[in-house]
Amino acid sequence: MSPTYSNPRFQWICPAQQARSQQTLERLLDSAEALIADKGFHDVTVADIAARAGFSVGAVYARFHDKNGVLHCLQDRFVKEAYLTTDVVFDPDRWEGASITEIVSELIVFLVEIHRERCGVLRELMVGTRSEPPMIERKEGLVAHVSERLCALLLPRAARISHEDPVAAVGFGLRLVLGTLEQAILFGEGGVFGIPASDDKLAAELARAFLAYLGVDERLGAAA
Amino acid sequence: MSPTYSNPRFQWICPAQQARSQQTLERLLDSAEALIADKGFHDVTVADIAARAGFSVGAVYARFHDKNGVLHCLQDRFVKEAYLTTDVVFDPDRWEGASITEIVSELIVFLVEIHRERCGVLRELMVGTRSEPPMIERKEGLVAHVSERLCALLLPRAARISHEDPVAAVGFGLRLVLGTLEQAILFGEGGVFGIPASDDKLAAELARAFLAYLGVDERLGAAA
DNA sequence: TGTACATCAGTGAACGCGCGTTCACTGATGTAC
DNA sequence: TGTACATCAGTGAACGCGCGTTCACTGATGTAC
Repeated sequence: MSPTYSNPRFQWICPAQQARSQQTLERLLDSAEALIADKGFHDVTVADIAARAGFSVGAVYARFHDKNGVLHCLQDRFVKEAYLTTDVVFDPDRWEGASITEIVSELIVFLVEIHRERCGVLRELMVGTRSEPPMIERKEGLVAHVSERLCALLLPRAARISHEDPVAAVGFGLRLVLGTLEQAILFGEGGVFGIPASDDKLAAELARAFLAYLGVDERLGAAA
Repeated sequence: MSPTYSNPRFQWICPAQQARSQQTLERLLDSAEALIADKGFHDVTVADIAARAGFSVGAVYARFHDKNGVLHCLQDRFVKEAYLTTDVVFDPDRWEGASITEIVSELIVFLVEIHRERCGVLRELMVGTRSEPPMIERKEGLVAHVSERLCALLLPRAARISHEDPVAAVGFGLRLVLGTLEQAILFGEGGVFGIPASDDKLAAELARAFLAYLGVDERLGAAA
């Protein structure tokens, strides 16, 4: 009745009527995600997607309006997962008594891992998002949501933040981190100038930059 | 004999033999750049490129090995211009007596302007660079060069930098800035969450982040 | 200064292929009585 | 519990179109003597 990836505002999916077709949808998306991550959206054919999932081309068109619809649905699924994950990770109970530095450091380690793991899809979604307003909107919504939740954790500890506008600073800082990760991981397979070789070190430097930008100085006696 | 955009290591261009064909090459590149910036590489046809320059398709294939060759040459031209520009901008004589803050601030304003002006080409070059090793190499070379020249200006003033490894920090800081600009300007037409609306403010915050990351504290008494 | 020849520059119709999309059909699932 | 009918799910051969690429040709530029 209300399939997982339908979206009343846009018509990318033909709603599935039976449980079976819901499974088919999922299998097609899995197939598409794997192929697209590997070869890029443009180099994957509709026939490829169908074949890998064990169907014929027609099955794809029974679930998606067209090839682009597959990408839209992929983003939709990804974003939904990301929202859920965010709400778990940023649960205030998890962070009782933690310092800003601890929160930021761990969050960034997590972001680095996600980018590394889902590198392929993220890259294609980013490229595909360009000039597709609804996809841009959804992505921006997610970033805004993450930023809000991060603020909710950091602002109560804001006594230690010297930036005049902490809310804006958290948003901008998040963009610094995301922008760098996208450059470093999504578009630089194997060694990018200026980016530390290990993910640990990368996360550490990103955290350092984020904290320095906010003006947090609870760690290090090096500010003098 | 040695046309501007030939490159002995790769065979993207068929060397031009007469001055006339050199001009043709240039006109084709101009046409391609304008079209690609506007519609994206994939949505521009070889016929489009030829027509806008006032030629027929064959002329394109007389100068370039294939459609991809056009993109490679475009990057080559762009990178060459960027090298020259870098060497002018970073000329130590220009910066006699300037502080780190001044240098960084002005540089970043300049980077923001460039990204704004050449937004379209930069985006397509970035996307096209993915999975084209020679293009990646050239881009990385440019970033490394900029970083080096920046170091040459900043390190003599390093007494004020608290990061333990200033050379690495300049490189990473540059990536922070470039990554953010690419996200903000290339992929976000009209309003991106967390990014200041005005370019002035954007440049200011980027400079602030860069300086804070390096641990420069010559401005603001706010570190305490 | 003119003539003959070789090479280069550019034309544009025609080719061909890959791939997205369609559609008439078969089989499976559910509903009515 | 079985029969008849309607709807949904999936098949896969065939279509068609866009676009990159080729190639036989014309015209322009340069060189030799």
